[in-house]
Amino acid sequence: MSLQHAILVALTDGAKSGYDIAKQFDDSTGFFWRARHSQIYRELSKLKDRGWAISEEIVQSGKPNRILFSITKAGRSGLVEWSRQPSDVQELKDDFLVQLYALDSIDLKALRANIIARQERHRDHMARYQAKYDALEGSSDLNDIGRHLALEVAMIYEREWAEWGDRALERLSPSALGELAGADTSNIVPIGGGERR
Amino acid sequence: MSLQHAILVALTDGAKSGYDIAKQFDDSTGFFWRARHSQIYRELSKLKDRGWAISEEIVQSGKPNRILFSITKAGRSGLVEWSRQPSDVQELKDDFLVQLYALDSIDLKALRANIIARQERHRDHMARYQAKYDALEGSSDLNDIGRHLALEVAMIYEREWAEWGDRALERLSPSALGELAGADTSNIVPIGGGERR
DNA sequence: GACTCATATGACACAAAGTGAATATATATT
DNA sequence: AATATATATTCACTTTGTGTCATATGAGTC
Repeated sequence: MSLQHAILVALTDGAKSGYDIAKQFDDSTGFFWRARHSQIYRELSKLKDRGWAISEEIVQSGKPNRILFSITKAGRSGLVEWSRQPSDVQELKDDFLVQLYALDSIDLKALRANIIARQERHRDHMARYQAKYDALEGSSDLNDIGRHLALEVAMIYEREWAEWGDRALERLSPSALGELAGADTSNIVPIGGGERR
Repeated sequence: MSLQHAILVALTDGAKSGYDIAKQFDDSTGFFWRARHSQIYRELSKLKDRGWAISEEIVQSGKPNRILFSITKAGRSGLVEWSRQPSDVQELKDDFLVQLYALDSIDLKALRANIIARQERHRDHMARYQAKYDALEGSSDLNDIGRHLALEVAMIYEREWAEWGDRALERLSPSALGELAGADTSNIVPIGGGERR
């Protein structure tokens, strides 16, 4: 249901084509909601059916015509109504955390590499948010304040994951585990085999 | 694809029925991956078809028979293989953060109430994790170390969201916004109407 | 001259994920 | 007697998301 709302939000600052929205999703709004263009076009049709958006065709020569969607009065009411419903908090749902629940059944070496790779991605995201965050600093525009707050919590999320990774790598290092439980190579299982228990 | 792996993880410490797994999901493994029982039964069938689990029927009198699933050698390889793939980091995807991107199009009062409600849920989750976390403190068992680490990052997640909420409420308080931009009641839109712009 | 890239839209098939209800039966509790 | 709980599974359905194909063309690169 909410991709529709995310699209409506993208339309609040003016008419846009599906193409425009897809690009914006790769950039700002889409930090917190993502979709491929095929999904966006599908949902735009539904918004139109529902009366929450209207479209007008802009004739172009050379390129295919642009179809610009605008939010309607009903669409604006839909947004307000949406904001009045309590939103679900995002639950943690992560392969990686499930793996941490059964360390003796997985490849520990690969998990360590995975932590490092994930830290890198968290730091990349961090940098991306930081640039937008800094640009909004000090603004007193209501929308800017909201975006600033959203980016703040996103940055905390990335930073804390990255820092946690350092601690995890320490506690899962061969030496740390070796001191506790003796040399441990039991997790290296040859491909296609390795029944234990 | 990963519900299957989460189920396999649940099976690593012994044979279980679909019913058992559903209960365990409500408690521990399911902190980081959730599913209804109907989904679990469906995935158990697929695991069996795939040769990653086998089942045996335990005849009971009075109640329906229990069908116990056990992980196979191939299932264990599947887990190891899975841990060798880089896992996707969980991206932020949240209605609420999208709303923060368009504060001037939503009901700000409802948003404030929403923040408070969410803080409560974050604190509830926190308490749930804390109990499990404390119980694992100091253990040198490999699985316990992993679970401890998983709960640690989960607790950080909940704590940071809750604390961010305090700052957000301050910055979005009527007085804070009033000082910056003058009295602001533009977001109070009567139900069913309220076209602006 | 061939190639890729950016622009622009949309249909279609498919897989994954999630919900909700129906069907059984026995025991324990109120 | 009615209700809840524990046990166990299946099916129909919806939503969400991915990936690919098809169409069209101008601009820039090798």
